Amino acid sequence: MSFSVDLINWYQKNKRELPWRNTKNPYYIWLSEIILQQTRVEQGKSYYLKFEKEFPTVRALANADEQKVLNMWQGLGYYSRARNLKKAADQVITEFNGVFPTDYKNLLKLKGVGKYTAAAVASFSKNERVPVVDGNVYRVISRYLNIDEPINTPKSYKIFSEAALELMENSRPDEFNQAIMEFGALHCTPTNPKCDKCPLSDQCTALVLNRVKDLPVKKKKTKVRERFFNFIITNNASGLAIEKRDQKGIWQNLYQFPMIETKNHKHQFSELKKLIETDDRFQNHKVSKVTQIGSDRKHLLSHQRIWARFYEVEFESETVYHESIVRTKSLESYPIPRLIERFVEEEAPHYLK
DNA sequence: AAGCCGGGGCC
DNA sequence: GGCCCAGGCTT
Repeated sequence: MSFSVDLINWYQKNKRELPWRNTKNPYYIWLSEIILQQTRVEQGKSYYLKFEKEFPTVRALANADEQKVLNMWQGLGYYSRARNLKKAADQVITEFNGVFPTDYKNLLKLKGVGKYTAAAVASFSKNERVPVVDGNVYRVISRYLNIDEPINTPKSYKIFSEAALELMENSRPDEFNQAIMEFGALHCTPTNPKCDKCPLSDQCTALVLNRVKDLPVKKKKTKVRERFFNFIITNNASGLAIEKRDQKGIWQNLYQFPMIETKNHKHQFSELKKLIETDDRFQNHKVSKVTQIGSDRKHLLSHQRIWARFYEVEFESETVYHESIVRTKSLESYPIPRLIERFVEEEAPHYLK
């Protein structure tokens, strides 16, 4: 039999029931695809249900403000997805008269929608004949056809999308695309693929050549940066001091305790005291007391290793701070990175209420 | 083409 | 500790 027929037969028997699988509504499909970018289905599911309920239409999403969207996204990571989600909803209202686009070319105009997501929405909603090429597809095809080309380069996209289109043959694009991704997620997995009971075993080139575990090939990525963050917790009658992270870098538009980054964590309290007193955000107020709360925490990102230290700081004089500092009683309505959330949960849970 | 952008689960 | 996940944007 052919690849597509065997694949789709496998899919009919083994597919999962997922909340976004029984709709042709491009808005819901798009919402699920953004949430699932670089995210496992099990991790994204609850977020999808939450967003679908809070924003049942693209117009409801467009009417929300960014902070609300970020707050709901909190904990899922890659926050540019949430910022672009909101921007794309605005685009649908202003550039597409409130009608969610369903064709590949127009979908690509939406913020946060690249080739993968455009192909997914166009094929799932309207059966447009465009192949999806995600991590699963790279893996399945590189093994099936024994392709040594690294999958994480611009050049490889062309190779794999053309291969996928050929393998699709005359099958239904929505079904084929769903099937190949589900097959990669459940059967042709990165480690321990189920080759012994694979419906494609007699046609899989890598299996015949015993090269399954060598594929797909990936170019090595850069090593991680080490960073040292010192968070200043100052809490008094006027509230808890927090700041919004400015334009560039990680966690954009999320909130945190005022933070001072240092080259390492070798400094003493006296040196940190000086850093705080000469920092514009604290208006030259003199520090009367510094206490470290808890121990150093390690937080890993895809390409940064963050060592975080939290200090409780008291000032001698009345604490009027720089305008960039927000005072609040509770962090509840502010989007915060997981690093901060974890610290608060363990050391000061009352800040979350 | 390379770097940047999270967080969680698995081995 | 390293790898991967229903990727996309910026430089």
